[in-house]
Amino acid sequence: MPRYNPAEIEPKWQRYWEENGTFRTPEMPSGDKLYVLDMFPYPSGEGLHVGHPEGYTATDIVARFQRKRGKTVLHPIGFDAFGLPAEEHAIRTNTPPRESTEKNIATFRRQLKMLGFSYDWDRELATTDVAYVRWTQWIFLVLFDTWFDLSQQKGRPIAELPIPDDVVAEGDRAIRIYQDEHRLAYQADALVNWCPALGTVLANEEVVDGRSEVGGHPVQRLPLRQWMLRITAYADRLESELEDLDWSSGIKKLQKDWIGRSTGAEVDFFVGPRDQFQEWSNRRKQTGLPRKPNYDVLRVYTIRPDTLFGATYMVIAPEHPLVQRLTTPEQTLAVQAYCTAAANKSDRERTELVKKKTGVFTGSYAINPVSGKPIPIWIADYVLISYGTGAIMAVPAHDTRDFEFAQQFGLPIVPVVDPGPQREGADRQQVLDGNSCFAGEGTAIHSGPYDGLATSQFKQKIAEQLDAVGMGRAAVNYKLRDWLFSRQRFWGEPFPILHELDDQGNPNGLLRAVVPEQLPVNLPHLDDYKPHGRPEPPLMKAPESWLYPTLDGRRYMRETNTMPQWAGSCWYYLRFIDPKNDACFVDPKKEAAWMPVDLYVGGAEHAVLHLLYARFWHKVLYDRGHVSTKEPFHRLVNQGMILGEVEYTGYQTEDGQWISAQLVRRDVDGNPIARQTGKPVTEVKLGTDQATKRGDSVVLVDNAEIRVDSRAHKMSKSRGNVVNPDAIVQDYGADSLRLYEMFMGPLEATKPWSMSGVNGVRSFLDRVWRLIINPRDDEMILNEAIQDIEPTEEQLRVVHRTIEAVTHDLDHLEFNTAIARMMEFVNYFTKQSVRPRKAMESLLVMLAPFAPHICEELWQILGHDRSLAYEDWPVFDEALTRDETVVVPVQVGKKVRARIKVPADCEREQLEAIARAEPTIAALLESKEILKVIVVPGRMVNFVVK
RNA sequence: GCCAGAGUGGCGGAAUUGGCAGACGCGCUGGAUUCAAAAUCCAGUGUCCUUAAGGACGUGUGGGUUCGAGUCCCACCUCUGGUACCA
Repeated sequence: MPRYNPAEIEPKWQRYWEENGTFRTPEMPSGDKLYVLDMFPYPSGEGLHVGHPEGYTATDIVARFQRKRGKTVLHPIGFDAFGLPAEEHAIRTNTPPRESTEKNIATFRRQLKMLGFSYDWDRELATTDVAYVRWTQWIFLVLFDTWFDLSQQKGRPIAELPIPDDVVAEGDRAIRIYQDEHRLAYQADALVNWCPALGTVLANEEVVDGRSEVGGHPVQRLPLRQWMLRITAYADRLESELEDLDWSSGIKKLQKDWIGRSTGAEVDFFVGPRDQFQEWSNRRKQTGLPRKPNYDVLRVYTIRPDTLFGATYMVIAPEHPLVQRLTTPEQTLAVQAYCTAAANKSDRERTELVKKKTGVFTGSYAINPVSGKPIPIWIADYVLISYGTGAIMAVPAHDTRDFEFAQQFGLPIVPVVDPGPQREGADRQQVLDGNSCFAGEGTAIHSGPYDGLATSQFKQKIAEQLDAVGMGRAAVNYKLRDWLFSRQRFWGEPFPILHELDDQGNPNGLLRAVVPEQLPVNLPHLDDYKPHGRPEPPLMKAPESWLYPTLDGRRYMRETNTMPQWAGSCWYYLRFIDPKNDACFVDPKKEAAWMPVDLYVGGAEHAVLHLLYARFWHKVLYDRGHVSTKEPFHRLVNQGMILGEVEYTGYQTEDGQWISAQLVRRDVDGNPIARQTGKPVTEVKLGTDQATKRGDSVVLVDNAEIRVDSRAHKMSKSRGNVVNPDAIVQDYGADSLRLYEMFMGPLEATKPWSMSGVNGVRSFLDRVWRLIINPRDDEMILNEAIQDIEPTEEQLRVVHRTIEAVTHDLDHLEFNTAIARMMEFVNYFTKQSVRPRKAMESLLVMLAPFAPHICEELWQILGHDRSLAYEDWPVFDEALTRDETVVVPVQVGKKVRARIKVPADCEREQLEAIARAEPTIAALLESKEILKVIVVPGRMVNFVVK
């Protein structure tokens, strides 16, 4: 079989690598190490998607490239296997989720092996492995055993938490509760989506418009006891320590914005009887600002304390603890109605109606601490209880939200910042008249002694002043919230926590951690997975023997919440370093040798949460001395999405007439309608022969008046444009799939799939094959052009230039251009009737990271008896990459008028002289005055003439 | 709204510091081979004008800097992704 047949050689080499342990990684690196990591997949029932191999091929190329350069490479893979779909499948079919999970993992494993990735399969793991869950639980216990020392900005053992004297005086129980309140893992009530009809708690993504995604049943918001992780304690470090990471600025910014650090001030507004304000403020001068606000004040957070004089009213969130206290009898009914309505709204409902602000007056007033004037206190749901203090001072002249609200309810608008005369965009007079809102910086007006100050100076001064009189202080806030870390689900890691029971068998509020030696806490056997119809977690159905253990003669109830899917993915990169260790989550010596991850590649959808959570866990482990690096992932790259093939879509009205695409728009549900009539139109999928490009638009071939849409869509089952890697491997081979995914364009770009593109790289591999094998022979023999002779000078130059370019491109993850250079190499040598063996071998070593199977096969046919996986990467001689002569363009005016052939190292003066001597140039220069001559040696000559 | 990224041939995309725009691939056209086709090989292929030689134009739009701009600056348009009142 002299023809290139991937179906035969790919399984052959996959077997070879497996049998010879080619990619088995040593326990410890020798020489330089490189840790190349993929974001491990969730093994869905759908199997691998063409999006997966994009990142996986990129990292595989890097791994194979660097092995040839002598690095010890750690390149593992595993499975993020807990998750909702498996549990849903279990409920439907009453089979344990572990069964379907293992089946799906088997499919993924087969598909990954079929693509020839050089993973060390001995290190494979799944987050659902009992031996893995054990250490996930162990890390949870570390979090449970840690408190955050603000002054040291560091997590420390709970035993070192200083206990205040008054707590000590209260006794042991009080001390334990005090400790529990300070742990990084703590309990709190949080709202869940309880669906009575389904009898289960739903995840946010399972709720659409306040109803269950499945069945459309109503969903209630219900407070439930939950586990929280105190990620907010690490907010500052999570932000500042991004600095040294080699991540794209976009991802860093995304994380920064998510953390959302802001600086401003907390200010107390007196809400007691008006005639007691003076007395109160005098008292504050003595006592200073209390740590927690008393009931006679409303504490607000603002990033613009400089606009304090413009605060004309206040707003508190409907959930604010002072709502009742501040509501006057006349307003009680209205306030109650408003707060109830707000409570029943889902988060999304609250934000969907952004256009119109709603609110209700409490009847009470607060005193503006700087002006002494009373201002009304309102309740409105545009103020969120979860941010800042849940209360704001409203400055309608300088905050768009407050401005909208003030207009809605006729509240006064007092400008206190002059945008200044040069400020464009903001109509100054409109702002000064209180008719327009200006949120920028400027100069203070109507602000008493502060008039004339610039915003930034004002901010600083007023913070000092408020502090001095005990009415406020500088403050920092974050958008980041603590991490809701429990789920009311079966298919997740159980918490290694026991609740102490009293004599009546009820939890008494005291907790006990399972000792590490007794981990893992395994999931119990359930007879069925159907919801039990109560909001409590499904593990409440567990057998008594599991649910109620007895320790030291005391009865406990196990924690029945389970951990979210994020848990397992927060530390898998550490376990890969030492996956079989049953004494420790990772051997510290190995950890120090392999960490950090040098290159981490995955989808942008994990840019915020997964990376933030993993970094948080890593920092806690670092503080507690379990890992050696502050950050886990040194370099991060997000691969772009792969879209389906480009599609042409035309539109027809109800009567079957074509309608031009620019006359079609989408309604709120995304359905196409005619722009003019608002009537629905039909999408018609067109073949490539039905549409053509006319100018800047694509039109029907039959009617150029009718424009059609031309674009690539996200791959989706419903659209039917999903490309299945199995089919590509069957029709073209794994090497072609790998090569095509890399040749499509830059790794980070979004790119449309194209079958003819796959065909194109396949014919490149066919050409590579014929370059070395004689296709006309029946036997597998070398092409007669392959000879054991030294390359000619020209051939040598092609070889060295290719090495230079491919090496450079791989160092920069520019795979598409590296492939283009190797194509040029092949095009050149295909035309050569003599092809020196050495040159061919260089090509195979360079191409092998991209298309490993065909290269191994050809390498073997060239007479080698060992895999080329560790063959040295070819080096180039710079002298051999340069031409002796170069062609340099000569411009007169703005036009290229001649090209001259000169020695590559031609000096400036000589180059100009040769250019002047060129007949066409000389003729052109004769009648002109030369103003300037620009000479760039090796590049160009330009005569600037009049 | 806001934030980020991107607009280059018929298509995917190339283009070190500003220095020959369109590498490489797809598609298309012509030729060789073939009884024919597929496959393969060779040549051509930005647009327009011209019989030709040659010329003009050309990197979303408009301006600017420069001897020189796809690349730098300003304004705008379009698309893609993300986000949702965070005081």
